[in-house]
Amino acid sequence: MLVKIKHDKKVKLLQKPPLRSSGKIGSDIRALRRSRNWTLSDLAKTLGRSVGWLSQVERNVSELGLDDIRNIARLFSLPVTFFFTDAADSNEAAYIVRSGTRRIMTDTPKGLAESLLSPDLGGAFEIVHSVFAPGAACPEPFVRPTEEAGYVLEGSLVLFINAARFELNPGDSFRFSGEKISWINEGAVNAVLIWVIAPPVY
Amino acid sequence: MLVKIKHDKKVKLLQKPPLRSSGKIGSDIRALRRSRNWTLSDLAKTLGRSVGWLSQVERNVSELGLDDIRNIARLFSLPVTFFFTDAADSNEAAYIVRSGTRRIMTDTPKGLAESLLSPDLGGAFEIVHSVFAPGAACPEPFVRPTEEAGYVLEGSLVLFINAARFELNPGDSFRFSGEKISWINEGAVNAVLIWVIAPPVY
DNA sequence: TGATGAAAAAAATATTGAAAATTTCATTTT
DNA sequence: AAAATGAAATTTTCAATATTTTTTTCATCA
Repeated sequence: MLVKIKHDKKVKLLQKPPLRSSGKIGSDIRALRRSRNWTLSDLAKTLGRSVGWLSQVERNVSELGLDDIRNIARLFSLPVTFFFTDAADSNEAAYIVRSGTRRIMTDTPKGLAESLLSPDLGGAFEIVHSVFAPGAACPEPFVRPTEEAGYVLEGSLVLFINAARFELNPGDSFRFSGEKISWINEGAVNAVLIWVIAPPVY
Repeated sequence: MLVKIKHDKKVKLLQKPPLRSSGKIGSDIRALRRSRNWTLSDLAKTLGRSVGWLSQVERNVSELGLDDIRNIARLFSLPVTFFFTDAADSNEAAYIVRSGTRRIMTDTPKGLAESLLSPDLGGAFEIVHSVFAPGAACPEPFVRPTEEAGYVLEGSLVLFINAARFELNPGDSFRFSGEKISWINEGAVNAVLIWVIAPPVY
């Protein structure tokens, strides 16, 4: 991208490496906001902040306080830890998520524990590692404006697609789009799945 | 969709259930053609057939012969078996792929065995089950106009992203987009991955 | 200094006309 | 009769432009 330079001041600013708010919280917020189809103005209003401020925050130009982070986490039903990573190698972190360092997406643990397999938010789809505890169930059927697919790693999950019942076992996979979905783990052990959602909903 | 009815003949035709060429080969062909950005005319020419004929075939309005199927399979580097499924429950087949009945995508087995985890072609992304034999390697680095992600189920795979080397082990995941990629299984056992590609390339 | 609010810039969203692709179907071929 | 063609009719796609919305920038305020 070419940048038109007008003043010396701006030059200095642009030459500085972007101050990464420990991982790029701003970019995460932008992706989360976009996944909800909210505008800067929508989110700023909710947070009781100005549009200009949010614009700078999302571009990692200015830091935000812990209070704001907490508000945002709550707003998107994410644990605050979601926004903090301790990646050793930053080039690796751009592409790889190691088994032990996934970002946990589950706010209040309750039967379903989800963690992110993609290195960051954004992109055409989202890949999630999901653990369904025994007895866990989706409270009520849902429909999402997404295309979703999954693969069973362990255990067994019962998936209802438009009221049809399918029992999925390790190695089984599925895909649906715009269907009415619900699920339950009727087994005695965790059901572990890989779940792909396009576009991301987080 | 509303259908304007003009003649009695047409009414009868429309009321008939669509004659499924054992699984919907036509739809597969359409998806394959589209994934290559070919027009009906492009493919028809290659097959030495008329555009009108291909249009009917792709819409499952008319059958095609085994010769044509063979040509098409070869054209897309797929085994002929790819186009035939023996799904018991047709509603299930629309959503679920059972562990044992995946469609095999590998034409000439050679280190990498891929099979389709999605119930059919088409959609925003493709999910593939990939088995990399010990020693198997990608001949030369490639770049694809896609966003791709993966998850390691078993074994170990070395992935090069823009010349950076990453050794991936079970539970590790990755994602890239527009990078220069190559890979090799340096281990002594199969490396088994789930691979997601958007949009599909087949 | 952190944040605001309004002007400037950029991006997304419609509109439209033309071109390309697809479908339909009467006719020809086998 | 069934299979396949080719051309007309229809639909879709694409590019160019105007409009509106969203985002960025930055002078100024608390």
